Amino acid sequence: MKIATWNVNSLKVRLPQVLDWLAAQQPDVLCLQETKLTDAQFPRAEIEAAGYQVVFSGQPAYNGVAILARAPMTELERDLLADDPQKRLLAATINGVRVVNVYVPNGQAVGSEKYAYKLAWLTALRDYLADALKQHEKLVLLGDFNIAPEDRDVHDPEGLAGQVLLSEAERAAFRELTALGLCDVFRLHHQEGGLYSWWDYRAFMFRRKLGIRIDLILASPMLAGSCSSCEVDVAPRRLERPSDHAPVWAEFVV
DNA sequence: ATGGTAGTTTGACTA
Repeated sequence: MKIATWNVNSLKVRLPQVLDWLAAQQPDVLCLQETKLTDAQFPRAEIEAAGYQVVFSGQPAYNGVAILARAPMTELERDLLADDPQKRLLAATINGVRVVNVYVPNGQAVGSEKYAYKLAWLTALRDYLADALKQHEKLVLLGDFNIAPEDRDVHDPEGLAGQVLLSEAERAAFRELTALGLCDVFRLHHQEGGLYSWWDYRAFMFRRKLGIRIDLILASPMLAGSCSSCEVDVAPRRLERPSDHAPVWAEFVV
């Protein structure tokens, strides 16, 4: 089972690239973040024509998540916090695997209101997963975490130390997820630094190879044990009008 | 120290 995540930064703009990527990579599941579309605007027909079923949770202009899958999706769940208009979580069960797609808040700057919202959201996510892991032995939590777990995930850990995406409180929140038994499967297969999933559009950061690894695939113990590979596909980041994120995928032998 | 770009949308905002 090949499961992928991609922050597309507007599905309206990136739909042709997504359809090309599905055809080239043939994932069983693709989780999207930052679709930036209302449910009424969602391009369901185009995705179904490509051979995928799709569920989505969106709002105007910001956020928005979707799951594309070759097999049927059941037990749909959306929204982590009650009465929150920000659409950032979508979960479904696919072939016995619980798939939890997240777009973690960016947090803007340490100490800001958005940063406090991010930490509160991550606390709610931990509680949500503690419960979900009791119900689902095979679970994958993936998406844009907006957290660089370790210094080797950052091009300039000294220069960016303590800033948003790297701050100790964010990393502590991430470790609370791994403490539940979730494993960052990319690190089962790659130990070196210099491997990133996001590059700022500004200052030629991609061509200068200056990025951060914030798009992650975490798996429950039973699933992590069957992870045969995990890769960042940088090819879409080289295209005209790219997303600022590259897709990340993992293969599980289930 | 700041601003650099891109996407929402047409003035800021978010990232």
